[in-house]
Amino acid sequence: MNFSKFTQMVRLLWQDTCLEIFSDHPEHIKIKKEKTIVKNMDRIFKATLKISNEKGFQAMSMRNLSREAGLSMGALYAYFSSKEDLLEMLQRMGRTITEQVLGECLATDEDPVEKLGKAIRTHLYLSEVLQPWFYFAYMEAKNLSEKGKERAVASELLTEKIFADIILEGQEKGLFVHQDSRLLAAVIKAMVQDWYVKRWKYAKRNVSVDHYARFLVEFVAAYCLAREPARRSELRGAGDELYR
Amino acid sequence: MNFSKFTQMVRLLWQDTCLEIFSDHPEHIKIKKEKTIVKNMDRIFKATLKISNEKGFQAMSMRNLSREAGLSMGALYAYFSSKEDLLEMLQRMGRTITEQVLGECLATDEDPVEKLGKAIRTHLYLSEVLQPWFYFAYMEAKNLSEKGKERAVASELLTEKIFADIILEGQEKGLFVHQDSRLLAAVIKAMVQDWYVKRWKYAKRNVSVDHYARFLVEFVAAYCLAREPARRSELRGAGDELYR
DNA sequence: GTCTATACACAGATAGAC
DNA sequence: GTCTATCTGTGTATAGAC
Repeated sequence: MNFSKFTQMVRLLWQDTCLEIFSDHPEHIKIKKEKTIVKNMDRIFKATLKISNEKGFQAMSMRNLSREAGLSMGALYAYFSSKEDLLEMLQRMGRTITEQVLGECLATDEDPVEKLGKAIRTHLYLSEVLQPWFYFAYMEAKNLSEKGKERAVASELLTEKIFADIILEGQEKGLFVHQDSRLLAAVIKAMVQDWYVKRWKYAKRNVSVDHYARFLVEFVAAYCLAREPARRSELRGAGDELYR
Repeated sequence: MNFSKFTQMVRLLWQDTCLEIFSDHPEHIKIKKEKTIVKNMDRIFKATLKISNEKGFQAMSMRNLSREAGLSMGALYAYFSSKEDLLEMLQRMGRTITEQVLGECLATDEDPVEKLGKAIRTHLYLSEVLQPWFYFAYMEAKNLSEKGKERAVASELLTEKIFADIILEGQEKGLFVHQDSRLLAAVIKAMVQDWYVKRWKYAKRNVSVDHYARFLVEFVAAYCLAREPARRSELRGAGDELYR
């Protein structure tokens, strides 16, 4: 599967999930036609992402949203019952898709070395296709309800665990040098997140998602696969004091 | 200088800067006593950081702030002229301190290997002492005015450049393997940022700032100093396609 | 299904007493 | 220097026409 096929797959999933999430809200059975639902939910979500990613979800007024989505305020409230409800629906959108994609893509039993590369690439590809959503989820996490926050944290830890497990497996099979797998997984996740949080920076520098993926994989591999070279221990010794 | 001395130094700088920033606002010459100014500015800043980091700056009302800071709304407006003004002052606080600390700490001409380690540690130490501010600056960047955003981006690029320059120097002196220095600098910054953005995670795992610093330095060093081992090229070849 | 018009709560900001 | 009381705009949400 190349990047363009991957993109298509995710876009279809997005539409299905629009419908699925709307259908789970029994209070809004006013709208009947599936086509209308998908069309408007999509508009609303896209507009929300656009405005929120510019100035934040709290700063987005319903009047803003109404204009950007091309629907009146009255119409908007046929699709969700409150601004908070909209936020939760949108969060759920991305989570549902993410879980589905990662579940499908990583359920193979390859060699840990390849698996780690594939996990990094899959995460990056997904966050590339759904960049606005990933950015949104990252920046608006603290505006969520208590339950929403819990789910966001759980999701963070879950994807981190995917990396950690692969690293552990590599260590057990004697392929990777023995290191703190959880800490390594944490910084891998941090670097993946940087891809969608600082998208503007990489875009300006013409760094493609494949380029970034290749770099990350090599960077991580150097640490996992390398034997300890001469000056490493010297550097490590300098870790406890700021000045020597 | 160890971490506790470093902390003391930054705390003093913080108080000086409170006064300095207040004095630059000529409209507020009502308050005369320096002690009062520092005491209240400090309260206001701390309260702003506390509330904003919980639910966002936009979501913080002046009534919230008034309660948390222990000052009436009327009193608050003796220290700044608008909510936006408060935001800009607070942004400037951290920027001023950051520039001062990084300028002092990195103006040495050591060996690039040591320098890179020191740069990473200094950044981490500073973001550890001023964690609430760094988190705030990171999360609220998009609420800033146009000028404020420009300054934030400039600051991001400046600290990134500090890393990039050291890496370049190491490459030129033949100490580091030749790689994309800018991309490496970008991900180093991403990992440093993760330290203060996901503080909750590392705190729960009992990872100290020194532990994290040591890990980062080793991780980066493995990439900069290592010769290419056997399986690296294999991994890199896998970069263009998601599935092979 | 979608619109316009409106209710009513709460935001930021200030005036003037103490 | 700090407080209380109040002004005025804007926010979310809804009612009812079409």
